[in-house]
Amino acid sequence: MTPLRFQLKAGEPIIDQVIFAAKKAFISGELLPGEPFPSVRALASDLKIHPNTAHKAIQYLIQDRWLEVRQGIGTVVARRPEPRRGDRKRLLQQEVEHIVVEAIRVELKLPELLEAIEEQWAKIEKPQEAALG
Amino acid sequence: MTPLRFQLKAGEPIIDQVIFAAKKAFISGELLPGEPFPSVRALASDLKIHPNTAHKAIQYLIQDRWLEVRQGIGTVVARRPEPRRGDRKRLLQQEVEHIVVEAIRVELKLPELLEAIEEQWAKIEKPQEAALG
DNA sequence: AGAGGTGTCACATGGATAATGTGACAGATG
DNA sequence: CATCTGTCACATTATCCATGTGACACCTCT
Repeated sequence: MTPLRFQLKAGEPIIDQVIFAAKKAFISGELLPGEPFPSVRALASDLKIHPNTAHKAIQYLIQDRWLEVRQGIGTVVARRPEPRRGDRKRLLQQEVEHIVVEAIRVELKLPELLEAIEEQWAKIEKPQEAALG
Repeated sequence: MTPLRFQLKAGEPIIDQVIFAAKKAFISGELLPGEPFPSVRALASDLKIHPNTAHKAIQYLIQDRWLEVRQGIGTVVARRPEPRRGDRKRLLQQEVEHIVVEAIRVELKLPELLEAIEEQWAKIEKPQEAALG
């Protein structure tokens, strides 16, 4: 069984969905450092995608330092990678600007957006603390 | 001169950048309902992009009900369009989840993210009130 | 009526990316 | 040695992005 459990949606690239699901699993503590990550072929089989697609997703996660390779063994979850220079700035500027524009577009109020973020944050952070504790 | 003033960045589709810049201008009050929107050819010329690309962006904004067509005349800014069913839900779930994951990824703290959003919100909303008043 | 602006449409090309298909190789484990 | 692992090198198909080119109907102004 795959530690990655999610539904593939049409319209968004499979590889992006896999990468995001993995990041979410790392951050929420579903996959802890040292634990094995599904192999290329296992991931492809479980999600019913092509091994090459699975391989590319795993390659991305390795480049992003979420995973480490044990040659001939497989990949394991690494310690949470340090953010690269510029990552924080890009998030705080472009992504925040984007979500604010979209929120105003759908006639959301500021408190509603803030509350939604707090909720989501708690939902993701709490399981991690439980897993670490 | 184009009421849309922004720098095209490499790496992101031009059409997406144009659409976002337009949305931001509408929401911030830089472009008010009734005002003319740049023509396909003027927009293409000013931004130094292909007329077809400009046309596609404008088509999207029309479908999204940001713009209205005056046949033979041009397009004008419409009243802020009502959000479609599902827009709010998608933002509150997927987009919020995405930005929260990315924020934790770059080791941001919750208050920092919330503050950045409040700042950005004020930056976009305030000019609009001034323009309307 | 004519010129020149507007949106619109129908083709086309080249390039990049996504996803799949197929086959092969080296390293580690049992 | 069999079987798992990651890795690599090709390939095809489809989609999207951006551009190129030409044309048409509508409206306004002179």
